[in-house]
Amino acid sequence: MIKAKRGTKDIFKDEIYSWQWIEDAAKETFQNAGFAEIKTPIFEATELFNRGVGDSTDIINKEMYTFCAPKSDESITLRPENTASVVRAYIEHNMQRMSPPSKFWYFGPMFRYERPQAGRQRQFYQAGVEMFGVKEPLADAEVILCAVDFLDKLGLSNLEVELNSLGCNECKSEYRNSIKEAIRPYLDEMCDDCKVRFEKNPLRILDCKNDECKKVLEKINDVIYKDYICDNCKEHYEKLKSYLDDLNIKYIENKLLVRGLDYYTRTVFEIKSTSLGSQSAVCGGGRYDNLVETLGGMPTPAVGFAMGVERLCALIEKKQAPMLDYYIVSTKPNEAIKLAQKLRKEGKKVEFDLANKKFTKQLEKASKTANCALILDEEEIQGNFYSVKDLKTSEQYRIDNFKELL
RNA sequence: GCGGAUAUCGUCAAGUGGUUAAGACCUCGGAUUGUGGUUCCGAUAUGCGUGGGUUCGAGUCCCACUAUCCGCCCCA
Repeated sequence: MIKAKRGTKDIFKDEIYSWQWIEDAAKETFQNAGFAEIKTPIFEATELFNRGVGDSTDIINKEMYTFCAPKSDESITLRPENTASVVRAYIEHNMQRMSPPSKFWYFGPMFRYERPQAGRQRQFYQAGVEMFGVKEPLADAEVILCAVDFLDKLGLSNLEVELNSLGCNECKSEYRNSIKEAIRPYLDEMCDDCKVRFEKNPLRILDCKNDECKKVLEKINDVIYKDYICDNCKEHYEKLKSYLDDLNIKYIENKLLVRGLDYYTRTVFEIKSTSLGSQSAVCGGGRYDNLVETLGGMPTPAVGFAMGVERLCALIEKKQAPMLDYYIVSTKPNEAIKLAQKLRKEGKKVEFDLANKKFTKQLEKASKTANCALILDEEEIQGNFYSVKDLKTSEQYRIDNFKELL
């Protein structure tokens, strides 16, 4: 017996309707805001993610599905996220020459080799947007608005927007050094993970959940909460907050919000649900003003987010299969299939019996799956009519001359 | 990678070492030969995640493996 691999799953039956509904809502919300869909390949050159996502991240270090393409020694990786791919496409197709902003949305599977858990799969789906070419905080506000609108359309509540600014390259590294120097005397008291983070990515220590580490962080609170971001970054951040205030979008400022991907600069944000377990982040994003240049393009500011579709699916009200307009009840398959063909051409959702079931069984099936039954059997064919039975009200009426209709 | 729990039909489940593995839902068939959603009757696991072991006897006890779930880590 061959089974689906660990951390992957089949999405079908009732679940697929929730899925389709989410994808439809994403398409509508994002396209209404002027984002165009982009479908990038599921695999890319490994180098793209090494450079794009950052080599201090867990994603790069232990979670990528990397392999060699057949008959070559070229290293290929299943995409662990989509931002690097979209940036690659942006550069490759010379979209910098187009009038900014360039706005994209996407929906598709990503792959990370992690231990599966509630709301975490190895093949998981993300819906997200990326916007290129606008350095002003208005773009950050637009992107956050887009995320909030989408979640609102899904009917979700119990959500919290968390917001922080990491600063630009200069103040970010200054901040990093200050944190590093502040922590250095306490390094022995910290967990093994944090000792590694200290060397590779000190800012990640800020959201360590280890109690000992938290105690250390309290000791250096004054360093953490001191404003290290430069005047320009500060102005950017303040302006963003005022836009959000004007939009009446509530947010919580969280100095410890750092995010795991290396490419973020200035604005970072997360949207969390209080109704999920430990995998509570449904949306994460921010600004990445250096990434286009890092990947070989012209310096181009950019901002975006990604949402975890499995987590959204767990939060929304369950959806069901749409009802058929008609189920054709007939033991005359030749006539039934022709009637189905005609009605489907008119855009109706129509099914008929394919399993040679008895009349009553067909009607039973109709009552479960359709709004109306079309009754077309021996008697009707003789009399050149068929009957429409409304299965809610049990009202039944005749359509005459059905042979001419076909 | 680390810690904890679980594994009996498509789904939910009873089962506490002793005949033939309850029950419910779903599905299928019949009562109803052309009128459904209610009702009634019937069918459906030679099988209890996989492989070993203990025992006269194992779904039940032991060991290993695998998978799933929950948490850590990380992230969406």
